[in-house]
Amino acid sequence: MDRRLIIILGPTAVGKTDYSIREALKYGSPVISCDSRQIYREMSVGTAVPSAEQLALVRHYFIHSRSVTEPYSAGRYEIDALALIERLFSQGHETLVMAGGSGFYIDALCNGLDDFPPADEELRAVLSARLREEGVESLRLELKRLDPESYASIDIANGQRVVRALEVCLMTGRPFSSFKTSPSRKRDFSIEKIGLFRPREELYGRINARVLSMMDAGLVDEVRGLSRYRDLPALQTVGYREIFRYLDGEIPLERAVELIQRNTRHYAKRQMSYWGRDREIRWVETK
RNA sequence: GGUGUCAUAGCUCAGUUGGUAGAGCAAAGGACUGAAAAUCCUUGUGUCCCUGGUUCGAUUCCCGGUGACACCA
Repeated sequence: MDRRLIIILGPTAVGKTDYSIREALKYGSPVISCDSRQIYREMSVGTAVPSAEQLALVRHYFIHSRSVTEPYSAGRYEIDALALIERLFSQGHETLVMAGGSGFYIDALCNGLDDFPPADEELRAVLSARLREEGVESLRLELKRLDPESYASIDIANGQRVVRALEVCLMTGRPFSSFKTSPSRKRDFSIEKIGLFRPREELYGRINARVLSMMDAGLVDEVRGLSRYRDLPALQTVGYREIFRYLDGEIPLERAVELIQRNTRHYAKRQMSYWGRDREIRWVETK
């Protein structure tokens, strides 16, 4: 029996939701969401989750399934999604549909992450504070001492990466680089990646329009209600950060809207860049 | 109609005592192994409004034109 996972990916606002629902109906599959923000139940307007009608049409997994207060990650997603996929296959599905824009999560699912230990929240907080106060340089030097190989291979200008590598070294007493050894894992189902794309101008037009409709749908109220969570990783999200700045009185609302539109365009560009060299993706222009 | 000011990157502008130009924003390209809608790196794209003059050389100085703005009629 051929078990197959179809993954529908593409930049934000390209039309993944509609496309994935059509595919799911075609195969009698649910939609397995692969989206690092739609997974949070406190966030809806700003993350463009599927509408109630769409959710009623096809069963969706991983939408609104976690709280912003629980730390979530690509590694966690790999475990959760793999377990779900196994269960659905064992229930008789032959073809499953996955859809989402989080490239790193998709990679974690398809290839698996190496056996790095998950983040240690406390240690990470300490290192992040040091990053803020002392700058990357100090952390970088420490990494150079503990793990010269990582120092030479990771992006040492990227504070987040340096913190992560150092975190693993300090937690385990082993160099970060020593965990980066396993070959990518084999999955016992075939994977088919479909990448949706549109001409850039058209995509940007859709992004700009969608931001305006989020405003109409009450983005400001949603963000206001999440104020107490604003420092959590989940809230470091396009659409939320800019509205927090508006609520702080730092920028006018029109400026916040412009910034959300621009930052969403930048995000879409980063997504395209992420998938740029993945030869497994079959690109399809959405109409 | 007259006088004056201005005209340089997609936008706002700086600058060149004459040797074909650079900032901010916007934009483009890229990286990515448990924060990934995060984080980080790289890149200046140009008939310097147009015609003519002076000059070895004009985006720069001069004449004229066009356009915008201001003031005076």
